[in-house]
Amino acid sequence: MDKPAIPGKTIYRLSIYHRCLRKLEDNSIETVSSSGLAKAAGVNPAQLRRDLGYLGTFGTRGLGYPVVELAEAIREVLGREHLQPVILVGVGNLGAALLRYDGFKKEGFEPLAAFDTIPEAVVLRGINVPIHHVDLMPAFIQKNSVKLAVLSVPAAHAQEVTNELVDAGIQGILSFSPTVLQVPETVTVNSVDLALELEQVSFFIKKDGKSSTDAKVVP
Amino acid sequence: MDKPAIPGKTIYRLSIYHRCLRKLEDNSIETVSSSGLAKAAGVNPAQLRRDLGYLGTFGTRGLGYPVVELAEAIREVLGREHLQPVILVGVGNLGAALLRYDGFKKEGFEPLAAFDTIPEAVVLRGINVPIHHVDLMPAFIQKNSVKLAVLSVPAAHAQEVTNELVDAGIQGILSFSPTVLQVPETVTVNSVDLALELEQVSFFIKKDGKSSTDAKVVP
DNA sequence: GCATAAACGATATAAAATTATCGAATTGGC
DNA sequence: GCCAATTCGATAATTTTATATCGTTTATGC
Repeated sequence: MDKPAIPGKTIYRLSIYHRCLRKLEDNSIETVSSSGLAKAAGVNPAQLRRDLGYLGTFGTRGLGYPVVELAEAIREVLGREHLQPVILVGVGNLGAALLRYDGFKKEGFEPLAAFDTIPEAVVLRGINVPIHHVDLMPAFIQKNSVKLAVLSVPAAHAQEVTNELVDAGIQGILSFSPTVLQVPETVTVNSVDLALELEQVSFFIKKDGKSSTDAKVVP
Repeated sequence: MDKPAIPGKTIYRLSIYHRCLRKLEDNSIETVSSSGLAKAAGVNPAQLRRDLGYLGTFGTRGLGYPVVELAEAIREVLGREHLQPVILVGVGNLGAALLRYDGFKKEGFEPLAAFDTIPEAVVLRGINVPIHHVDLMPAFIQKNSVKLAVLSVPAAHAQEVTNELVDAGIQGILSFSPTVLQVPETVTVNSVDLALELEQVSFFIKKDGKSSTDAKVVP
């Protein structure tokens, strides 16, 4: 019963490796070395080997890793073979763009439905996902056993909607609201705060510029 | 010359603290304890105190931290007083939504201009940012000394556009392309991969479900 | 004023994550 | 078949990050 216990950060990187591997597959490359894949993924080769070590023993010394086999192994661990159905809540600017975003579809996520307080106001251009009123959300979640939700409502309502989602049985939320959501620890929240991400980049630029308080920073 | 050297992760959390502090300001709360602020920010109180320690000595024992003063100190360190101008490249679904996204504006970022290969195809509904052809981008960057760019072009062109940005003098990129960008180390890249973030949440759900290979995972 | 409770700040501890190193295994050329 | 070059996998060392503990300081009530 003592499996390796994969660190969360490794899970994250496995997703990245998987992306890179698929690109190699497309180019009909059969094997790849740890240094080659590491460079493509932007990580240290030793770290890559360690990460892959959690999956078992795949590499061949002197040669590298078999691309197809490794990609499948990662898919298996990430559970991509049987993907979760997902709903989206809050079809404003960002929400509508996310519904249209083909990156989700490419990775096998396709929203079952979307919800909004004013569903009739949503411009349907290019969206073929049904948009319902949020009042119908809890019933929908339960009926379809949805566990995964994308949250793109205004920050002021984020916590409130989150509570509804959790009560209805949602177990994972990808939130775009610039707020820290309070949830029971059985629920996973991943928060993408766009302005904050931009602020981070902005910060690391000024190092060289004429900054007044140039605090030293380690990456 | 040996200032504290603030860790990158601390910088990130400082942004979060700042958000929470502003909310307290709005509610006219004058002081906050480390445990109170930590809870709001979703971190450990000890960690918060350590993070704030990098800013100097602000707290008063027995009382807590002065909200306004602390918020200002963070703004100072984050360099929010003199924000970078920013451009956006790739006005597709996501790019257009980002142009409209008021979260950026709220944090003081407002794109100077946007660029696309087919600027005339962009629907301007609600956007009052000038949209130019990418061919004009390098000149614009140099003329306006832009250092910061948001990248929302298709993955296939991301690296190519990145090269142009870097050559033109961009020093920080917030990328939404699901690709690892190769840049010189003088350039900061922050990559937000939407599908990958969703995949992460999805992974952590299945723990309890009937997963075939339920690998143990530590957060 | 003094005692008590609250809460910071510093130090110490622990945990986690990254990177370096090195031996062993395998391939491929000759 | 042997040798050289390659590269994995494991271990060790390092660095980073997070948490716990504790003394000290400050405010507040009596």
